[in-house]
Amino acid sequence: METQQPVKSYDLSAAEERLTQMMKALGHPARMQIVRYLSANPQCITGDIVDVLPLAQATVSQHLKVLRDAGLICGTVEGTATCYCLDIDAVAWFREQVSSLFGG
Amino acid sequence: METQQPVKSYDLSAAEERLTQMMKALGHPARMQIVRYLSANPQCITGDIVDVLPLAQATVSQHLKVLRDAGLICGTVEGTATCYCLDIDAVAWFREQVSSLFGG
DNA sequence: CCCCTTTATCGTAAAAATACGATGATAAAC
DNA sequence: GTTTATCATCGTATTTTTACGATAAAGGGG
Repeated sequence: METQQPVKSYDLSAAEERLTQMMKALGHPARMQIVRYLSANPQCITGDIVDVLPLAQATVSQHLKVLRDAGLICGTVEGTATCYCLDIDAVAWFREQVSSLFGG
Repeated sequence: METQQPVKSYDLSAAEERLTQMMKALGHPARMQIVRYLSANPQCITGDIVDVLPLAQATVSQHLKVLRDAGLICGTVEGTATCYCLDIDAVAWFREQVSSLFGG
């Protein structure tokens, strides 16, 4: 008995799928600005990010979740606040993948 | 008289906006597969790409347009077909940007 | 000229992403 | 215990993306 494949498979490796998810996460101006801000301001709080973005708090929180799900950032609860920072390992992995992408 | 700014500006530089558009273009499995295929098979035709993707021809053509608009690929008409290839300058630029991204 | 091949575009239906106010949840301050 | 501060999640409206069939456009082949 063969294992059933999904009807529409894009035939990407696990690494490629993860890379695609990261690309998608970074493919929105708000999230690009968030990672740029986190790069310049390591260890900052949700409210700080809300202050620099022209978006409501709920929307920023949603964008942060997308970046978290992509593994690009991690947030640790600090009392009543949440401290966010770039996941340096994930960022390093992302850069490596891009370097080797397109036959690099 | 001040120049009117858009109501919601994400305060990204032109380069960052271009980078974001490229990320978005690569943030879909079909398009990631297309660039991977083009990387392995330079100079191929639309039909070749249609053959390797689980999508209709119209949909693939649409995805190709997204990659063209992002500047990642370029297509030249060859008789009744269109020959696609990666834009190596754009790809190089993309890699450089990612290398220096996140304080690289 | 009439087909055939190849591809882009159009129109549109369905799905996903985006944005916001309202609400809840948790911890600190008083 | 009450209040305040901070943040995530819920519900939902709007917009965008995705996908497909149908159609048009354009270059050979007969």
